[in-house]
Amino acid sequence: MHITAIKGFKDILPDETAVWRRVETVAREVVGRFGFQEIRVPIMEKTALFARSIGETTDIVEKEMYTFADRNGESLTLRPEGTASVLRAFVEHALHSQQPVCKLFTLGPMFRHERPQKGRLRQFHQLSVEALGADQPELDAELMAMAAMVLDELGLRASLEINSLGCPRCRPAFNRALLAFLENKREALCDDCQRRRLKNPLRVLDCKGSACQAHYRQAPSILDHLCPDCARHFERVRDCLAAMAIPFKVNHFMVRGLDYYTRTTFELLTDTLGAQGAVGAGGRYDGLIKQLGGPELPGIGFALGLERLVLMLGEREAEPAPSLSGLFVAALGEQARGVGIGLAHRLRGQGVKVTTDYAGASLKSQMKQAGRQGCRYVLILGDEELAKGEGLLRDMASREQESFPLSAELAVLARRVRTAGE
RNA sequence: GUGGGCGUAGCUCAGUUGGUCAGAGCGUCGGGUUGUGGCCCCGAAGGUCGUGAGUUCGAGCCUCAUCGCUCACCCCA
Repeated sequence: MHITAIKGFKDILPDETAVWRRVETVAREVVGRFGFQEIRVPIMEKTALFARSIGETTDIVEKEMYTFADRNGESLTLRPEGTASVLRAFVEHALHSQQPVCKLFTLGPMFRHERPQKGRLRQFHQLSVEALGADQPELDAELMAMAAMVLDELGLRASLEINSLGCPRCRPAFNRALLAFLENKREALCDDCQRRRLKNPLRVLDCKGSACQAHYRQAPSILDHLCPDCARHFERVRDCLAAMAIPFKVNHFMVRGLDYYTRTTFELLTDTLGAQGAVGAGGRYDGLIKQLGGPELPGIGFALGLERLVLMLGEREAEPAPSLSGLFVAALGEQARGVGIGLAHRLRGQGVKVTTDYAGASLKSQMKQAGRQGCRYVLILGDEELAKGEGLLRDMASREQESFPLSAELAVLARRVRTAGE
């Protein structure tokens, strides 16, 4: 075993796929309940799409993208998030012309070249949800409620924090106020904040350093600088959340790592994932569709981190073993195996799960395999049985066995195996 | 990119100040039952102790390098 998986890329082994399926199933079901339709988009796009939408100066674009030159020299990138691709498809296929609000979700792998740690991989999976074409605050609240409902139906808890980042009308004033505030604190700030101050002042507020945090306590709040429209929008969002009895906390320090956000942003946080607090996050991006060459339509979306959900789920008790099901054909000898493989094939054709041994193992060994596989029945085919045109059908749960004529209607056996364990 | 921790059997891990130290449990395979699973009993296979140098009479253990994993910083789902 010399070749291993790429750093930060993980195999999801058979033991784990059941949990994953559960997460995916619940996610699809809940989101569908809110009227979202699935869209599947490529995992690779032209690099410019991400650079333009996520923001040239974000960490993601600056240093975390898997970018390659295609054979013809074109720069391609493995998607670091889902929104850009979905919006590209939305614009490309003019989906806005089909209905007033286009509600889409997609589910799949994303790629970011970061240093892996708990709850953070280079290939990770997200449920990405977008609602395009409406700017009503009710929609914002509903999306948060939907994210919370996915968690809830998985039996998980997370706290909701919300903020408003304003719009192109009110943001500049806040930026000026913030810069002015930072100007006379300049000496006291950490190196990172020095950098952020010049690059993207908003991000300063997100600093985890306690020294910086102390200073920012007096920093101007974006919420005090919202224009009337944004302020009204945000207030309505809060009212709607209250109406749905969704608990939330306003965190005016919350800043997102992608440049395209406007107005409402939110995060679903947990303290059970090590340093990775966010299981889900999103926000409104009202200028983005136009920026990508589409119509001037508002939009809002969020993503849930699937491995983070799986991780949270894994911290609780494992699910009980599934009940016995299916049939194992235990054939003894070459002739019997020939009969067995034919039988197995016909039974599978009737919807029965059938497994068998290929190595000519002893009956004992085959019984063991059947037991390990959780088979409900074993059909034993040996010389004695074959001579009589029968098989010996053993019920692994009751340990009772009876001879079963091979000439009988297979449907009878199929039905019996299929309904066992239900 | 920066820092900490860890690399011994397929898995989880013991290995005392360097001197039978190559081990246990689980798993796998076989036997106990010449054709009957789970439980139990017995046995077996399986490891260049991540890799490479060095120190030493002697290194799983010490030193250095290197690779990998992991956690954290940064950032994010």
